Amino acid sequence: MSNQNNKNIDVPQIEKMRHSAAHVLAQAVLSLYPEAKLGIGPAIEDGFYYDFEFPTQVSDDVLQKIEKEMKKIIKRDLSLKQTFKDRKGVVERYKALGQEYKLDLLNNIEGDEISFYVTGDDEFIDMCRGPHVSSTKEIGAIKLLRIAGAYWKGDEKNKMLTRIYGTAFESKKDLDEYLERIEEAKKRDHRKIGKELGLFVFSETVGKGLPLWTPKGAAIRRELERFIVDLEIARGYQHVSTPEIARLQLYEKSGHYPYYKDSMYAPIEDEDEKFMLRPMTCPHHFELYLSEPRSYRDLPMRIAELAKLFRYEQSGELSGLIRVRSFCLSDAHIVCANAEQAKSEAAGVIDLIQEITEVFGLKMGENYRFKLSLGDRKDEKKFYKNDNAWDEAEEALREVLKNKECEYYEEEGDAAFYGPKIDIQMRNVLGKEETAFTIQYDFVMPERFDLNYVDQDGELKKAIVIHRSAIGCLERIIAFLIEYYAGAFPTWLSPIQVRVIPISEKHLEYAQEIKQELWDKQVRVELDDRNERLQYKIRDAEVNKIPYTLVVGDKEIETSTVSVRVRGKKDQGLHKKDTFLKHLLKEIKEKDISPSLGA
RNA sequence: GCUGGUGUAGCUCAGUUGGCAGAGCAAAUCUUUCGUAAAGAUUAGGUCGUGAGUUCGAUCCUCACCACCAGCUCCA
Repeated sequence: MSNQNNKNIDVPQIEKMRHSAAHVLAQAVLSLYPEAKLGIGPAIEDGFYYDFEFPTQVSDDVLQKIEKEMKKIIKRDLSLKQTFKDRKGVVERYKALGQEYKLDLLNNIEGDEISFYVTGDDEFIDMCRGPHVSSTKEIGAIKLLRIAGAYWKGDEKNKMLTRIYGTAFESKKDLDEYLERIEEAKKRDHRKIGKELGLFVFSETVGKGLPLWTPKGAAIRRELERFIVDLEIARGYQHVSTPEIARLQLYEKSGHYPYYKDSMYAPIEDEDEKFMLRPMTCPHHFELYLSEPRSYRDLPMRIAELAKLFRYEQSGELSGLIRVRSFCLSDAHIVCANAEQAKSEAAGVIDLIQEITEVFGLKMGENYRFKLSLGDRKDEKKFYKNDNAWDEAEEALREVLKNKECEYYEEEGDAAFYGPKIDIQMRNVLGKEETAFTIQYDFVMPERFDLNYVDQDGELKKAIVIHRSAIGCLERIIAFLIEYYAGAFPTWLSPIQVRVIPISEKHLEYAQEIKQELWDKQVRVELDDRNERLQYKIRDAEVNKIPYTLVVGDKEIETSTVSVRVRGKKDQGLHKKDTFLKHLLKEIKEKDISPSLGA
């Protein structure tokens, strides 16, 4: 069932099927567990779910049983028809049945005539606006996927219900293809590839959510660090360095503390002082800003730092490199003189983000999308109260997105407590979306920190701050990039860029020479001098996604050449050492997306 | 943190209805010196996530804890 007011919108057949499958799921559950209580059951992106309160604890193994029951119902070709019932009768009926969640939902539905859908000859009835398919046999191929807990109405203060996820497709073939796609996607999972390529590890002894980077993984980080810092310098950012720890008072002053308390590590106490591992950089940068009087001539002041941050995330939220407890954010705070400047700076950040995504080969709409995260005027606990400031700030960011011709969607209640933000959302390999980069408009911190400047007219004026990250935190962007490239990084990011393979022992000396020449040019090169056959070493280089493999033997020594093999391609033939090196260095410098020897 | 699941060699996974723990890959050594995706042999590698309990005996059963996975909540 769904409370979405979408009765006049054309709903695609597949969505109707899935929504109807949710009804069938509820019917199947009730026939097996008559005492189960029903929550809601909508169609979702790749399927559907229904929330239940079961009379007893249930685990995975019920899925098969319920699925069998569902298939029986689908086979029986039962009709799904809309009907309207009088509110009073509905309330009484649900009270009698003890369907407390349905009663709760009823409170949010207006009118006396309540829409229901009846399955078959009154076999199952659910409060619902529809639309649905006309008969259960139209539902197609279904599969129940998993069982999980979900708080009633998405609020962790409410009871946790049991959510059953499933999916439905027009045909068994489509369903199988979907399941196959999921399996394929799992092969690109950054945790899997990270392990296979030896990029990072976790240690139970070090602690959860605290990644350890191997030399290979650290090479990727280093390249990204250099990349972003150079870009920022070119755009007038000033890089600073501030401590990863600060007195508790700092976060009380910034106002972060009450909002962030739960996700901060416990204080480190020293006599009567409390120090906190920092979960954000902002207040440090603000204190730096305050270290001397500022003039309008100093603004916009772009204070940047590769900042190591610590957030004590709830254990269940940790996920590979995408959610960790210690991470490095490419952070910056742009102190702006006024709203005009803030807008132009926000626009500048969008330019920077687009420059970066282009280098990675990511496309707007396909690989990432913009979200305008708004505040919620009613939620004074979560969002600093100042309706005018919110309105202005939200409109400012909206204008920036429009001017930059960014497609975006808006989400109420996703803002920071100090202002709205533009989030750049990316999906992981299994479709789960996370914020990769962010641009935040802050009208609160300037007030709290007295971030002022002397204007042209000699007056002391209040600044506006843009918080931003154009490449996000290194852990997360690397996770996305691993999945996006499936481990086959562009040469500039590859932990090992070139591997040299001597055909036999007598070619070892020449291979070493080649390696040294590349090494001297800062190329990340390895020599495979293991006692193995050429084919084995070629395979190993391919499996390790190394962009260039140089094979050297008699032929190459005679002609001062190397045989170049490009990742994923066959032998590209003999190339003069210098020609290859020149090409390689150019490719690295220009950050070409994939290795190639050109036409 | 909550709901459900999983945990066996460095990796991928078998297996034991409670009775000496298994394979492939990777590693090491030897043979081989090889022309573009896996040569052959040998060796080593394990408190079966941790700790209690039940039992003559626990990797297997029970409980607690830890870590990981999916989802919820939260979020860069």
